[in-house]
Amino acid sequence: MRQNPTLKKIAEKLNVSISTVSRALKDHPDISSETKKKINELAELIEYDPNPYAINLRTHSSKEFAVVVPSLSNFFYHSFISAIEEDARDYGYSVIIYRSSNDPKIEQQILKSCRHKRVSGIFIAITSETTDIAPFLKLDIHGIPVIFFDKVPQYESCNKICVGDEHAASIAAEEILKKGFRNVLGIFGDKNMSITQARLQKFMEVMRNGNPEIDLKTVHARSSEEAEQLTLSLIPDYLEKKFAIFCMSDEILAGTMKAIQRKRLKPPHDLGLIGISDGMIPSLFYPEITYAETSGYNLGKLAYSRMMRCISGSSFAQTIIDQSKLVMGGSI
Amino acid sequence: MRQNPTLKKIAEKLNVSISTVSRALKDHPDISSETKKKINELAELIEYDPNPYAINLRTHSSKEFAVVVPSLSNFFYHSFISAIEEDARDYGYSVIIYRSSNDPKIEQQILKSCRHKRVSGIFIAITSETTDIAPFLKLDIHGIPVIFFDKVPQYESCNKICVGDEHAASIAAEEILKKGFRNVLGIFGDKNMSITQARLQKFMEVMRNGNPEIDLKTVHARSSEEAEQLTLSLIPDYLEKKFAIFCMSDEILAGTMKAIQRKRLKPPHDLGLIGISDGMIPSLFYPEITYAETSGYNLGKLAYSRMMRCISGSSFAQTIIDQSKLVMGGSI
DNA sequence: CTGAAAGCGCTTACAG
DNA sequence: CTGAAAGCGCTTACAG
Repeated sequence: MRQNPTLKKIAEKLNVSISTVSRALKDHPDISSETKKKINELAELIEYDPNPYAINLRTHSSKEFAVVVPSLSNFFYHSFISAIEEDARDYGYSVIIYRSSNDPKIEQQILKSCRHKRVSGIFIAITSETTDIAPFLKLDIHGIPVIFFDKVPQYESCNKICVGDEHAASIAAEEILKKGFRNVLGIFGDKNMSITQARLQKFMEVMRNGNPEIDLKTVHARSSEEAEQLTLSLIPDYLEKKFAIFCMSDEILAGTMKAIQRKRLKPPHDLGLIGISDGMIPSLFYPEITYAETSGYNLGKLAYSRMMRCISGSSFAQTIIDQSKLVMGGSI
Repeated sequence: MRQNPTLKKIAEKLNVSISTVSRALKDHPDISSETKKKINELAELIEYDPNPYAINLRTHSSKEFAVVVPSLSNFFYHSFISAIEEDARDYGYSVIIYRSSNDPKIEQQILKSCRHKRVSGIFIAITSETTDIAPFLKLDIHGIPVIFFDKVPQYESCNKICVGDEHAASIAAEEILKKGFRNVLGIFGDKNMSITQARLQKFMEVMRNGNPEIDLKTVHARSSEEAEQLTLSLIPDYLEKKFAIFCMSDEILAGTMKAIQRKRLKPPHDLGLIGISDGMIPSLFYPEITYAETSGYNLGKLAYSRMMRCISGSSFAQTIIDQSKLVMGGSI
């Protein structure tokens, strides 16, 4: 069980003071280049690396960002994290990933631990049951910026980076209108989720305005299985009028596709199908499913630059919406 | 920017020494229950929580585990991490997740940072290009146990927890034999991967021993797209003899399923299909695909108990293989 | 240009 | 039962 090298060890070996070593290693202008040289060489040789705990205790800063997500097996969050990591690396920050398992209790613990560890900032997609924003306010009091992304609280004055729910819903709706469908089934998620409300409302609005004649039905499913059941029971037996299904999310799309396969129907011939997705699930089928793209990567880039602005001080709360774009598959 | 409460603050308010507060808070037998009571009450009130950096600096221990994986958008790793987190919580450890992006350079950085942070232990699935095991040995010298899982190094004397590649391949092969297929296509991953070699070899062995008459063909695909192309070109035009496809991994299964959909074939009627998977992809199709299960959750439980053994000192190196089981879908 | 000293927030051996 | 003191490994204002 070997000890890590310390400033003291270097100082002793070189017969200088700890202060000098510390300064030399951070290229302080006071130190002669000769001294710097020998110190850096030895440090290199014995693989000195500063103890992050000591630094933090002293300076109250960690150069660490935390990303908190409800779930990890999620392509969207994965690309979000990639984007954050790319940028963070460039700025000398490291990033730690926490998973709340969509449990507000665990989320609270994570936030607490972030506070005690004095992370430099937090990116968080909250759980679907998070109602208490006090812990976030507390973080703020302690000078830790919080950037909400994807799943964000209702609370106004905070930094939020969101998928363009309305925009995504509207471009999907427009595609349905453009293709001239007359009979449309919209399957949405849990009624209580803010993204459900946003997507549903906009989708309806665009459909109604586009063509009031359309036979439009909307339902809510809280799971993949429920979406499958709903699809099974709501696909008309005779698909005479041009029929299309819109799926608000990947989870719903997965259920709906199972029902479609079960009925041995083939998009786009038998019916039209379109979703909102990050692109992973749609690419598993043939023909690939057309979707309005929600890009975790874009969101990550936006979130990071917001974070840097907060850290540099100019931290008025702001909500940023990332616009969506249509990715053409062959399902509609 | 408020300060977190400290021992000192409590001590001052209560007119006792810092030492007494520290001891009271950890229920040291020396302290009178009266003193303990008032200290705990105040601590509770002002939400005292010890500074983890100070503790670590003092005690050289972090009560933190690191999990390092190549990728996050992966159901298998997700369940592995769930299992670790469940157990860790019970023992008062927290777990930090790192992603190497399958890049040995990044992996090295992560390991270094784990060493400096003196994490209590590391669970790691190495990148496909990790060859240098020196960093892991160094961790060991510093008394940080490393448990390799899923993707493990060739190196003998270390702790490895692996999926039962041979076992999974053999139960899939046996299922094919049992159903009496005469014409079998096995699609495997990159030839250089150890799991490919293990799965291929065992699959062939079981098939040959089971029925030497079978028309068996094996191919390698390095991506989903390649698997799709291979499947398209290798499915016989006339499926007269009973034909089955075995897919070594989810990635390959995804490509193969696209080809099957493209050809408008329906398992199990037109052909048999079986894979090795964690279960996420197989459940997206109807009928669901039959697979030999590799469970991240099981692996996590096994890995954790190995870790605890290492921490408690009895740390001879050991390789543990998790056995697989057949999950029946309707594709074969 | 270099060093001695204080202090970040804790723990613990030692003394009483 | 309680406290004073040392020390974990760093940084930085102050002094020279």
